Amino acid sequence: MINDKPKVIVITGPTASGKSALGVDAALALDGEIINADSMQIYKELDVITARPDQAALEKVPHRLYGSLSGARRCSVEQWRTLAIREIDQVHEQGKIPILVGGTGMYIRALEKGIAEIPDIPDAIREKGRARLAQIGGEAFKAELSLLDPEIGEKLNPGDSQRLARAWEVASYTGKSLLHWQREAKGQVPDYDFIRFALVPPREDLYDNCNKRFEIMLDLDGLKEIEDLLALSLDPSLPIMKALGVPELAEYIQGKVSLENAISRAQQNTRRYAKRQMTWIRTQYNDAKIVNEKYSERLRGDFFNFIRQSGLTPSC
RNA sequence: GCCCAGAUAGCUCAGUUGGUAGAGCAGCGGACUGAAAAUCCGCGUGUCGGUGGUUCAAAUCCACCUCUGGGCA
Repeated sequence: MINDKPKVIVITGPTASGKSALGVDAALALDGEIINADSMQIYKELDVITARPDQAALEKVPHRLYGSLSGARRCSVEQWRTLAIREIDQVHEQGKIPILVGGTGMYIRALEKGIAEIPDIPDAIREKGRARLAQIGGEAFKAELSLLDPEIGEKLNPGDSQRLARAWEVASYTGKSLLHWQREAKGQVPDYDFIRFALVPPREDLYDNCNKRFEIMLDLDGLKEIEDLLALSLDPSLPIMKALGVPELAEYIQGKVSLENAISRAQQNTRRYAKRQMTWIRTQYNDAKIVNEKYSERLRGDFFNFIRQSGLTPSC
């Protein structure tokens, strides 16, 4: 059967799994361009600490949506999705193949399956909800939310501040439950043929890599990057301020903890993040081709075999 | 060589007068719809150093052995 929808390759995997390198291989062999699907690599202020592709990679193939937004404002799934679709279409127009590379599961899911069309919530409402939550605590806030939206109030855990705040702002601004919106509309699902590949190395290799990579980041002036970021005095609740390594190294720079302590906690948080990503891939993204290997010649072979089965012809 | 203290989960340790063991950290599993590198939920994973002995019953008492600290020579 011939599928003539425009193809989009998705390469995902936990952090430090080698997806960026595989992305470059794929782009070279398929005449493709790489589009970022990572919620932190999109911010311009962080480069080495988010392990953005290095100069050598950027010279080999075009990379899009890396470092293209200011960390002074929050990106959102919908914002990324809009940008990503625009980039994908541009790459297709050039007759090339877009290759999404990134580990942010929610972004990938939103792109592939669409996202509910919920009206934008004014900042004033959002801040009001968050302030209220901080003031009265999760348990009481959940009770108040349940008055507005009994259905979702039931489902959420009192500790889950992020979802409680989101549910509250949607219910209070739109007068309808977040669940209503999610059921109602899927949003426009772009008409692409997604070719999904997930790279999930053996855990020991992966954790090793996470640990080593963090030390390399520091050698590459990662600390300087955090110092420059801190000098901007951004709101600590911004996403960029929560990137792995930022809170830990900030504490070191402020003299609160030793460098050794900051490093080991950053490494640990990186491992935990990788584990959450693996759970997501295993349970939420299992219609992808999942390969349990570390980045190597053999893995590349597996990848290109899979690509051929999907109807593409790599030049290698 | 002698004396003392220890040996219990991956690590650091707790374990009452004998009733086959529990904390923290690490780790593992799961959830995931606009801040997602976020935010949550769940789970002890163990030849109690070894071998004998006492006892209905030993991580716990006794003996010997092994190893690790510290002290004396």
